[in-house]
Amino acid sequence: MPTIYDIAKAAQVSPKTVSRVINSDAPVRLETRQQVEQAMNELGYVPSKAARSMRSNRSGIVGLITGAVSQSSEISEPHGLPDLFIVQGIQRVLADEEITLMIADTGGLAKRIPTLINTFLQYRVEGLIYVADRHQRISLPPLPQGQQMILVNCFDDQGTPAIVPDDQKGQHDLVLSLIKEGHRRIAYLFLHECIATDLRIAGYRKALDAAGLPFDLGLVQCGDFERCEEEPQLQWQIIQSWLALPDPPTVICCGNDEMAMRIYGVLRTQGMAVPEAISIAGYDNHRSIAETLYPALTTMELPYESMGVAAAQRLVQLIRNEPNETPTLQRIRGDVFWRSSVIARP
Amino acid sequence: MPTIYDIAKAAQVSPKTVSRVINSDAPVRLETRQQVEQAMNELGYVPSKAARSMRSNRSGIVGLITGAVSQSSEISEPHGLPDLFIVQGIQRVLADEEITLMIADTGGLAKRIPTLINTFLQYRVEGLIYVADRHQRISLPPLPQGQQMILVNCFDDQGTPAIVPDDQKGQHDLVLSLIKEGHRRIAYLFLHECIATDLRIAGYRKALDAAGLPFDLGLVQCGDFERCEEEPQLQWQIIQSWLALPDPPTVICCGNDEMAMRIYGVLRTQGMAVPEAISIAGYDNHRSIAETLYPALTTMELPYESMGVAAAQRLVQLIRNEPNETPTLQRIRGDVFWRSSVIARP
DNA sequence: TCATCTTATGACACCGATGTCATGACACCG
DNA sequence: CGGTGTCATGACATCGGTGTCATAAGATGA
Repeated sequence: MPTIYDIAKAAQVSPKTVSRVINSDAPVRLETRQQVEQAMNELGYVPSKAARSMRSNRSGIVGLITGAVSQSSEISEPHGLPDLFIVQGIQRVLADEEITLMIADTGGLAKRIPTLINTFLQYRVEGLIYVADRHQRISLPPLPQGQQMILVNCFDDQGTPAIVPDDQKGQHDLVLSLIKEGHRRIAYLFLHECIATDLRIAGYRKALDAAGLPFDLGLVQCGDFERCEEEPQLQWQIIQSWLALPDPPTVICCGNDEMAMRIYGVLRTQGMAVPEAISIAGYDNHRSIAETLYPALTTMELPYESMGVAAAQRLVQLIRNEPNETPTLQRIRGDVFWRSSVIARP
Repeated sequence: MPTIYDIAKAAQVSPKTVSRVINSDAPVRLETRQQVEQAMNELGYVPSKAARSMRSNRSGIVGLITGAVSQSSEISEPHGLPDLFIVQGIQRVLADEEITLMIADTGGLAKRIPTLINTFLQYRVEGLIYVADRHQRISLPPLPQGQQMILVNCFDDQGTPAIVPDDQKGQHDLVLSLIKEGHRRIAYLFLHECIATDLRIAGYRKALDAAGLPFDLGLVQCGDFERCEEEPQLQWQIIQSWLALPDPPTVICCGNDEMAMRIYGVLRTQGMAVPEAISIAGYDNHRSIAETLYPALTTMELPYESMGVAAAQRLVQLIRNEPNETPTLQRIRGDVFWRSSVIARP
C-alpha cells in the first residue's frame, strides 16, 4: 500500500505538499495538484487512518456494545431482535458525521464488558454506546476521565445520558386511540414483571383516567406463562373469565406483538374471529409479526430507530462539546400503527 | 491518556522496557516488571492500537458491509432481519481471534459500497466481508491487490470465496422428512422468482423423485402476491383448488415462514384447523414467527449463524495464509425444525 | 585472570501522516 | 528600487509504539 512518500516521489514534490493536496488546507499550484492527483490515482493511494489519527488525536471511531446480538442465541428467547433498528438509526447519523462504528457484543456475558470497553479504548474511540436488549436499569464499570458514553434502551444511577422508549406515554396513546374508536372496556394482558410492564400499565391506567373510564383491576392480568405447554389453555381461561363478565371487554391489549400473535392462535382455535368477535392490540410494532399477521395487528411502535438517531445525535454533541439542555434520561415516543385487528365500536 | 513514555518516567525505566513488559517479548527483571506494572495500573495505561498497528502493519480489524441493515427500512419489506445471525456467527469467531469487527451498511444504496470499502481500507482492515440480505448473485468493485474478501449469502463471477445457504438440500431434507411422516401429496406455495426459489423447487422435486413419488406441477404454485389486499383471497383460491382435487395435498410447504404465517390466517378464517385439517411447513426458521405461531411451525432452518461462522473461519484462514481446499462456493446446510404444525399421516 | 556468553536495559530510527516554521519567488505599493 | 505581503513549497519535529543494535553487569569456563 503506497504512502504519501511514494506519491511525493512519483509527483516530484515533498510529502507535505501531498498532504496539502489531500486535505486542501493550504494553496497548491494547479499544475502541482494535478501531478499529485495523478500519482495518487496511478498508485492507488489510500490514506492511513492510523497515522492520521495518531497525529490528530481523533480516531473517527465510535464503539457500540450490545448484549442483544448474541444473547438471543444463548437464552432461547427468540427476541426477534428488532433492536437492530437502534443500530441502524445510530449508523445513519454517524455515517453523515463521517464517524465509523465499531460493534462488539457481549455474547450475553456481562463480564465481558470491561474487556470490550478496553478494546475500544485501545482504538481511542471518541465515544461509546451501550445498547441493552430491553428497557432496564444497568450498572457499568467506570470509564476513564473524559470518555463519553450514551446508554440506549437502559439507564443507570450514575447520571450517564440515556435514551429509553417512553413506554408509559406509548401505552397511554394506544389505549386513548382505542377509546377514541369507541372502546370502553379494554382488557390488558401484560408480560412478566419488568420496567416496561410497570410503565405500560401506568400508561394504560392514565389513559382510562383521562377519558373518565373506571380502572377495573380484573381486566388487567398477566398473560405470560413463559411459553409453557399449557400457555394457550391458561390464556384462554383468562379470556373466558373476561367474556363471562356482565360487561365484557371489546378489545384486548397485549404486552407485546408476540403475545398478540399467540392470542390470535388461541382465539381462533376457540372459534372466535379477530376483530369481529374481539379486537386485539399489540405493542412493539414488531414488523415481521404486525404486518404479516392476518388480520394485520394494531400496535404501538417501540421507536427503536428514533432512539438510535437520538443516541447518536446526543453522542456527537458530547464529542463536539456542544451545549445541550437535554435531560439525562431522554424518553422517545413512538406512533400508534392502526391496522385491521381493531374495529370501531358505536 | 498516558503513553509508554509516561509509564517509563513513572517507573524510571526506558520506554522500550515498558514495551517489553507489555508484550513480554524479552526478559525483564521481576522487580523492574513490577514497577512498570504498578505504574501502568496507577496511571490507567491503555495501549494505542493506532501506534501499534502502524509499526506492525497489522490493524486487527475486519470490515463488514451489509445492505440489509438499513435496506429493510427503505424498502418496506419487513424482512425480520434474521441475517443478523450471520453477523453474530462472524463476531463469535473473530472475538476468539482477537479481531475487531467494523460494520458499515449501505443503507440500501449499492453505490455507497465503494465509499464504504474505501473507509475500511483507510483503517487497513485485514479482511472484508460482504453480507447480502438474500441469496443472490452480485458484483462488487475490484479491490487492491492482496485484499482478502468473503461473500456471505451471495456470490459473484470473479471467483471470490462465498458462503451461501444450501437451499436445494434444505428443501429436499424438509420434504423428505414430511414423506417420512407419511405425507404423499405435498403442495408447494413458492415465493416470487429468485435464486432461493429455484433451488428450493429443485430440492422439492428431487426429494419426491428420491421417494418415488410423482411430481405434480399443479401442486406447485406461486403464493406470493406482494401483500396486495386480495392476497388472502388469492391464496385461498389456490388452496381451494387443491382441496378440490381427487387426491388433495395433506401438507402445504410455504416459501418462507412469513408466508406460512399468512396461510395460517387464511386457513383459520376459512375454518380449517392447522394441523388437523391440513399440515403446514415453512422455511427459514424465523424464530420469532416459527416458535411463536400457534401451533408452532415446522420449518427448515436457514443456517445464518453457521454461515457467519464459516465465513469468519475462512477469512481468518485467508488472512493467515493457511492452505485450504474449500471450494469457492461453500454451501451450508441447515436442520429441519420439527414442530406441531405438521402431523404424521398413516 | 581474562575471554566469552548471557541477561537486562537503553539509544535510536522508523511506521505514515500532519503541524510549525522557514524560505524563495513574485506582485504590489509608495 | 526597496519594503511588505501573498503564494507555493519544503525541512523538520512529532504522535505512540516497536525493531535493531549497542552496552553494562554479572556468570561461566579455560
